[in-house]
Amino acid sequence: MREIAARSGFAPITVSRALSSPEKVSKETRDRILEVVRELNFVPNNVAGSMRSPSRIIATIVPPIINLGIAEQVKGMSDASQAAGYQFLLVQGELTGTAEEKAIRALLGWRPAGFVLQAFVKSKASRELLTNYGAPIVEISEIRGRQPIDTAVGLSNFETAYAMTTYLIDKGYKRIGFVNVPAHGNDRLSQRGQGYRAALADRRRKHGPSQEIEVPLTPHGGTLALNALMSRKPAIDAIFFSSDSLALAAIQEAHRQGWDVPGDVAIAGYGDLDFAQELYPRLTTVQIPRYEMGKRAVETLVSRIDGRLAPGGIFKLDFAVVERESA
Amino acid sequence: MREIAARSGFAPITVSRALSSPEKVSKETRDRILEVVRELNFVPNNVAGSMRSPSRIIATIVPPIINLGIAEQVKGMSDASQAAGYQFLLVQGELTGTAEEKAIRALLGWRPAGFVLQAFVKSKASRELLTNYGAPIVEISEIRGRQPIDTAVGLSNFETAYAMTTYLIDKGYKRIGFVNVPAHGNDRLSQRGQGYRAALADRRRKHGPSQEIEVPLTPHGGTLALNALMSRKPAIDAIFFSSDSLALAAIQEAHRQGWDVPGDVAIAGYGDLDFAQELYPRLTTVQIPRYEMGKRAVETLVSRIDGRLAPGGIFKLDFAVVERESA
DNA sequence: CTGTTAGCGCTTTCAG
DNA sequence: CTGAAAGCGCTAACAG
Repeated sequence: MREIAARSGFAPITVSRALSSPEKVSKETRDRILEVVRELNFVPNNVAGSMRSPSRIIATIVPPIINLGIAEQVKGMSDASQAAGYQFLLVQGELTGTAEEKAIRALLGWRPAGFVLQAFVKSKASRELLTNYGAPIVEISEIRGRQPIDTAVGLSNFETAYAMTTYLIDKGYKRIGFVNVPAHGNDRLSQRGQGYRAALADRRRKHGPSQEIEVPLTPHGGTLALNALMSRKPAIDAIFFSSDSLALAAIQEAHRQGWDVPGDVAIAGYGDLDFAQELYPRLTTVQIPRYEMGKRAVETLVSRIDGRLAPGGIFKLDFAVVERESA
Repeated sequence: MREIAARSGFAPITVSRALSSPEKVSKETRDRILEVVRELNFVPNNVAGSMRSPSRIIATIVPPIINLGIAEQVKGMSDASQAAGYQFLLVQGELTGTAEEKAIRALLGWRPAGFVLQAFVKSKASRELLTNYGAPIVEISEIRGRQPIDTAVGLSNFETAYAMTTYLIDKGYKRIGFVNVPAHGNDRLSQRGQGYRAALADRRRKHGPSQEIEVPLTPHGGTLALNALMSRKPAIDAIFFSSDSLALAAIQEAHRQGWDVPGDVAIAGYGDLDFAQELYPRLTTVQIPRYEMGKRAVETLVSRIDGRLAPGGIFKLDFAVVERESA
């Protein structure tokens, strides 16, 4: 930058202004400086810039099980940060115990302007670390029941699961099973189970452990779950899977076993991943606006950073039960 | 850091040493300093640190079509960077035209220690920008034909497609179709087409445009491709899809149409995504070590950064044709 | 609208 | 093994 200054005949601070706040500099000066910048192919050093003025970095932690849904979300976040002129510092890892704290420390080292986290921060130490740091935080998360550290964007997994279960009841299914995946202390997943159970209870349907099973979040988990639940007595006639990946495999397994879907067993998923409408039969599922969620999270964070938004907000996104052929 | 120094009775530089090169400080001093660090919950400012010594940031650009394969790769990269003590600055976007250059500039502003790029850099301006900057670069890419800017980790898409096509010929399929997706100037994809054609030519099989089709990389593209190719004359008895996502949808569409797989038409995929072995019939596909690729890329980059590795290397990873039921 | 001065928080260099 | 001085490249604050 000193060199640009020398070559253009202005002071370094004028170069700085021409680049970061062009409106504070006369047109002629700006043009001359930008010309030299282009000539030298100069890229300003953000590291140095971030020493005095706040850094334009958004820090984020992404869960280790990257499925298509999370990928969509990251895309939304990335697009929104680019639009707002922020860069994206990413750590992938489970927000659990000391790993959570370690990840947060690593990110804090870069003095980011804000955080987007994929779930509510659990450990006390981590919460303290973040609140002491003072930057805005948007949590993309289950919005039922808990108070965000700062701001939350998300939806109620309870409601989504409740809605799907009610849909299945209204369709006339008598005995509805539910397949969950290990919650890893993440309450989105347990909220889905609770929504399912609450819907059955409200409609006075029987339910109990014999209608539920927990399997790993892999396609193979879906295969296991279907076989396990189909052997239960009395017979289950519909199964709600808490992920489309599981439902995908379950539909395949049904073909293999010669079971008709939805005739012998109806299958519903969660997420509306891109393949859902191409399955045979097409998958009935809960549509979650993942991309939108990521985008909104970053936009909300930027408003917080700019001071255009007060903390404490909880922004709820819409979802939909998408009726297709499988249930 | 000044405060730590004051409280512990040492000079700031000693605190710095206790944190970054503990071996240069006596045990008693170190213990005392670390005690105060913990007490104050101090997180060193990497931004400041990166002004004098090289930053521990790895910059990366991820393609906009984030599928499961790319997600696996990002996971591999992230794990390896964490292990090596680097942070991950991520831009999502197509490496095309001016967007490529813009993304690279944004990353350069952070003076990263190195780059991991998902394909060979195309525009001359971008290549210059990167070579002038001087940091090591690992390209995860098609390794056939082109010279990396610095170092490459990847495999030959030509060879993988050649291998799968040969496998299908050896299985006795007579007329083998191929489904590609728009290459976006990305030669991985065009290499797959070339490998397919070369295998047919080497075995003296007829081939021509009537056996090929290009569709968008979405599940729906698979549905379209299957129907289009099945209506071609003479009849096609096997189809090689250049992505598992396409093959997934094609298998579903075959069920819908009542076509037996592989009896009426064999279906092969590319990628061995997690659902491949749960499909009905299980998908024959090309297994690519995506996670490994990401991990190796970062490990290789770190070796380059540390000077343990000279530039110019091309590291080839293994692949496998996985025989299952669909072809 | 442009310039001077000082300083962000750390680490390199050179001395003790 | 520890410390003093200087400076990384930029921008806030305060002139002019």
